[in-house]
Amino acid sequence: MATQFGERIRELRTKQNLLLRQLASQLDVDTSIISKVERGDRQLKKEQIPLLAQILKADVEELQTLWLADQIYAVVKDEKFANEAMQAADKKINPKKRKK
Amino acid sequence: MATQFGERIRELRTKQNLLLRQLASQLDVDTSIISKVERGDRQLKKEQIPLLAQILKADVEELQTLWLADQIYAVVKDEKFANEAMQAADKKINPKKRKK
DNA sequence: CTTATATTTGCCAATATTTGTCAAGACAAT
DNA sequence: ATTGTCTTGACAAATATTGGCAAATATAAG
Repeated sequence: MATQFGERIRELRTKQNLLLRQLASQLDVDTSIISKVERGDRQLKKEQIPLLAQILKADVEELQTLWLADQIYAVVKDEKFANEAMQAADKKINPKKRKK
Repeated sequence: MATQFGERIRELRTKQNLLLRQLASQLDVDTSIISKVERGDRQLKKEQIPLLAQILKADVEELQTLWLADQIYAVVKDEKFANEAMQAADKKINPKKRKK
C-alpha cells in the first residue's frame, strides 16, 4: 500500500508539471529515490522535508504530519494490537486530557 | 521518561523477587541489557518478548502491546504534530470505522 | 568504614538497517 | 527503432542498533 506522504508528493509534483528528474535534482538526490518515495517503497529522510515543501510550494507542516503518520503506520501495521498500543501511546502523549 | 514496557517488567520482576542477573541469564542476555530495558534506555527485541513473558509468568499479549506502544511513542515524541499524525495513521489502520 | 552484592553507565565491536547511486528494464509517444 | 520518463533491483557507504564487557555507583550487612 502506498504511503500518505508519497501520494501527496506525487499529487503536488504532477500538479506543477515537474518531472521526477527535476524534483530530484533540486532535492539533490537520485531520481529513483523520489520514485520510490512516491510509491511508498522508501521513506524520505525527515531533514529533507522542509526543502521538499519549498520546492513543491507546499505547507511544510502538512508534509511533516503525513510523513510522521507513515512512520507510525510502519510500526503498527500487521500488529494484532495496533489499536490498543495506539491508545496506550496516546495516553503518554496527552497525559492530562480526559474524554467526557 | 521511562517506557511503559520497562516499568511493567521491573514491576513483574521485583514482585517475583528475581534479580536482574537471574532474569538476564534466563533470557540469555547480559544483565546490563535488562537494566537498560527496565529504565527505558533500550528497547528489547520483539522476538524476546514471548520468552520474557514466560519467565515472568505474564500475559505475552500485554507485554507485546506495551512494547508496541513504546515504539509508537519513540516515533512521535518531541513531534509537534504527534496528535494529527496519530489520527491520520489511525485512519489507515481502521479504514471503515466511523465515529458517530 | 569495609565487604559483599546488585544495579547502572559508558564504551566498543559486531550486526543490521537505511540511504543513495548506478544500470538495466518497462512503458508510452513518436 | 528512438527518445524521454519512470521503475526496479543490486550494490556499497553511511548510520543505527544490539549485546557484552568492565568500571562506576548504589544498596545492604556487618
